[in-house]
Amino acid sequence: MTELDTPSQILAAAEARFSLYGYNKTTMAEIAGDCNMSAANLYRYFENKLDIGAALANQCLVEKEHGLELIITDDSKSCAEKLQAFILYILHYTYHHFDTSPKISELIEAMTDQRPEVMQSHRQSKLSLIHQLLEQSQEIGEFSFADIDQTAEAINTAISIFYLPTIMPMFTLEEFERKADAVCTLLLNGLTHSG
Amino acid sequence: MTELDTPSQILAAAEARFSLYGYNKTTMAEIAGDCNMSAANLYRYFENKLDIGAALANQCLVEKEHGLELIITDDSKSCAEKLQAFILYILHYTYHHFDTSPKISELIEAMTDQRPEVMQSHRQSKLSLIHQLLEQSQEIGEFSFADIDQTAEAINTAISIFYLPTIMPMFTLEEFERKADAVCTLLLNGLTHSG
DNA sequence: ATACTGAATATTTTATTGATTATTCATTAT
DNA sequence: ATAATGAATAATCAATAAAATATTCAGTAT
Repeated sequence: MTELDTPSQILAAAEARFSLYGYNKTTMAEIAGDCNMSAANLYRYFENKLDIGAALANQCLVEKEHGLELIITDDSKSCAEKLQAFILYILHYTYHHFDTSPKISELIEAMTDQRPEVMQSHRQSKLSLIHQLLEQSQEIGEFSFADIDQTAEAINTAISIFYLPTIMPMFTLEEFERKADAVCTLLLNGLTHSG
Repeated sequence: MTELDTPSQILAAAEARFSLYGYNKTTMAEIAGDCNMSAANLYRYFENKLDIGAALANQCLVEKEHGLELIITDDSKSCAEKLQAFILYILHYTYHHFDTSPKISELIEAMTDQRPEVMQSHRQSKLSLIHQLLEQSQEIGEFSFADIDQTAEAINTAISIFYLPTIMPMFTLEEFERKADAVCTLLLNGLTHSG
């Protein structure tokens, strides 16, 4: 067990509190208490509470991106399979978080309206993963399309409801899965030459 | 200028108030006052305020559906053109309403969380218009697809961000238009035989 | 009977206050 | 200098009271 520097210690304490009691209900004093320091001292390392949240949210989103990256770089899958897995991963991640860990959703929600850049950057990462997939498909000639940037944006847009936590209460997971499947089929139809 | 029956008179007064001051800030007493009757009398014609709102929201959504129907039944357009016009109409409608008439958005918002059936039925109407378009395309052989229901659902899902008022603040109209265009191109790619 | 009303009640909003919490800062410890 | 603190201030939240509003109903007018 390696020593943690102060910022990491703070983040660890905050993460524990946030995931147990939620972002809004944990106080700076509590985080500081867990680190055996005063609340004032937290401000030496983070500008404010929101920044602590942003650091953690970012960490969480980076993990998600990593999961998606594994799919994109999994050489045992065809590009079509990758796209499908990609979409389902996003859907399940969003749904699961909303459904079973409302505490993390609370953090994401706070970021969505108080730190939109964080979410924006994640959206950007997803876009670039899709772009990567399209590049691969070009190399092996699996998909065909005119404009790679436009196509990546189209896919990203078409699947965007699957990463909006707000939408999750509108349908059951099964309904979403059917929708995801339908969209995926149609997208692949557009990407795959039937020539 | 033809005479209005009492329910229509009430709806007209309510519509004027709602679009000028918003759903939440207009009172039953005010609506009644505009109709020269007591608030109590409104309840002879509508169960409650929400029902008045629902009637108007419905009217508004039906108008929108009518606009969409005109596009779908416009014989001067190819199915591809119809799909594009359909998507752009929805986008502009949603964006415009959110942007320039927040009062109506307020009504829609109230319906979304207190009368979800109203919105659900509108979603259904859009789905069936898409279905209709797909049928047409089948007849003239413009598009080709395996499962019409699945395809209609896929299209409806892929374009769904364009009718979510909540999403509108996230991008400018120009950005949305680019996205709509990209999605449309990709969908058409999937629907049109390149044979 | 049908259309309506005023007054009574129930529900929802709004305003006010007090308490909690975030943030700053002057100061202390190492 | 760097790390930390306690106490002061500012911003936010929660509880409550007050006011406004929705809804009901017993009763009046036609």
